[in-house]
Amino acid sequence: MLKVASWNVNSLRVRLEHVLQWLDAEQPDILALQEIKLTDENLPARDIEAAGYTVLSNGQKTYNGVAILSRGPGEVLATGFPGYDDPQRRVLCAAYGDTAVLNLYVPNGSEVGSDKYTYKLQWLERLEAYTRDLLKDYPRCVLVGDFNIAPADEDVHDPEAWHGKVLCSEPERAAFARLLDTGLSDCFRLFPRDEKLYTWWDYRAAGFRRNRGLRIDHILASPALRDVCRDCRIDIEPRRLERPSDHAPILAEFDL
DNA sequence: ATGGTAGTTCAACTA
Repeated sequence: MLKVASWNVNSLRVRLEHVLQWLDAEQPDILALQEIKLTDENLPARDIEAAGYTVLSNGQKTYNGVAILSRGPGEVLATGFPGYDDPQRRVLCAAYGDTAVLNLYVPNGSEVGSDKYTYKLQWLERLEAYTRDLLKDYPRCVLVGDFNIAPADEDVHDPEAWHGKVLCSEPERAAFARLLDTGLSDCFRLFPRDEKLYTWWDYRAAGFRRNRGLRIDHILASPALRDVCRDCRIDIEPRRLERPSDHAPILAEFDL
């Protein structure tokens, strides 16, 4: 069994205890983290190792930064997209045996029509191209992370209020659909749901208390992994903790 | 077209 998880922790320094607690409870093989907001030198490597994990990272001070914690050793394949020079540390691709894990912190986009929104759409084009190449080399492949896209209205607490807004706009959803067109499956949607479930709730206006959320964190699996995906769920418990991240972890299990 | 909160860093930016 391969258990893969993803969590935007919004500062690993602040959330370290939550992460260690969660690793102990869930024991995933892989935990991809986004928005660690730490440089590689400042990672709490000893705490992570004491928990029984090794870490690969593409860190950055103040903003962004991604890392992958794993039970077994991995090998870095990429820390960005080939030919796309980007000072923002949002990508970490690593191989664990014959399985590739692509950890992503997709740009937020700020506001439809803004420079940041243009950057987001361009970034997503690069991601699609890189994903096509990766799938050729690694039939067993997962894309995980904070995609900052709610793929459909069923992923949004109030679709009317969010209609056309950043995270939900048609161009973003089209980019997400093109990513799935490379052959990937949204693991969460492999299983029927009777209620809307979310991975992110705005800190403002009591978003979590009122369950005003969006499903913007995803685990996308290549055909070989999708065929053996036996579960995918969102764990909202860490969002209830004192001083939580604004995101909840998502995890998937594969029969391998 | 603004506010609400949080993290980093210390006035402002990002989300």
